[in-house]
Amino acid sequence: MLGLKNILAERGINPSYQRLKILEYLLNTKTHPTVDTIYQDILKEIPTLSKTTVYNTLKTFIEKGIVMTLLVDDNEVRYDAKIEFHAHLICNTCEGLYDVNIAPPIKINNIINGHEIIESQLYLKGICKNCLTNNKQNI
Amino acid sequence: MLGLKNILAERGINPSYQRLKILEYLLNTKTHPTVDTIYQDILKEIPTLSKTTVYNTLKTFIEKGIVMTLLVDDNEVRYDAKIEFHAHLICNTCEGLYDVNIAPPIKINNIINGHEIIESQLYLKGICKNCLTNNKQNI
DNA sequence: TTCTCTGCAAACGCTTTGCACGGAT
DNA sequence: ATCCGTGCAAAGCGTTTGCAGAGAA
Repeated sequence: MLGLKNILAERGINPSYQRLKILEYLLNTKTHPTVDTIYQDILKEIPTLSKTTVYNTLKTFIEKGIVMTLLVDDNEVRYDAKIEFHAHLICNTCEGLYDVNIAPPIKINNIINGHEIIESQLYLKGICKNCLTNNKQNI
Repeated sequence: MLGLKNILAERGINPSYQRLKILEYLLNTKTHPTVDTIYQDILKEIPTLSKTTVYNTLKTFIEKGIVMTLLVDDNEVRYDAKIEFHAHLICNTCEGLYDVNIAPPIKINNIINGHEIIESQLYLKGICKNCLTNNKQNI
């Protein structure tokens, strides 16, 4: 838990129990959870947890740059701890959200068309590996 | 208006008056309008227009691939008529949404990491041209 | 004490749903 | 007569806000 406290301390965030648990959860969870998923899962460890606290904490983390929002088509917001650049694939068939490891298409701090780029997110839509395989089997 | 009717006919959409007006508006509007902006603007031409119709129409257009949704950070949904690939820059300072013309980072129909890519969207965050200029002037 | 964080409850606002009317074929 | 599109009204639901109590410094 020391590493977690450092992450928060570096950004000037007080390391409350709830914040540490939420950060730990985000770092360990690769499935791009929704607010409700985060809430339901951590509720098992902190039965008094309020969804408001999850919202508050996520808002703080985003402001401080620890976490980023992912925006899936049907207007569903998901969260991802910022580690390193990867694209996000939304599968048209199973509606799953997958990480795709490719090089960032745009370098940060670059100037493009006169605009300064600080961050980039690449969203891909298509058919995921699993659905492709299942389709072939059905034919 | 003939071209508009053809666009709808090609996708099997009946060319109702409302649908034609909404399509025309989307094709002429480069500012990535929200549902409410679309509704308010077209209301001037069609005073009886209902926001439900705007929602219905956009849903149809998205299903048929004429229009795509853009997802801005604060969970605000905006719409863009599909013309050709361009990235979207969200300015951290003025919160504006700008088009940036760059080459698509991923070719469609490619297989990447086993997934088939059908469509890609690149979101950039940074500081737009205007805000950069204004900042320099203030120093 | 003072300041911050948490969490309950209510409010809010965007979107969806149900349904009836009207127009077109 | 049937089908489809429109639009009003109400419901739904994720998120935000207000506020009081708990806890840390």
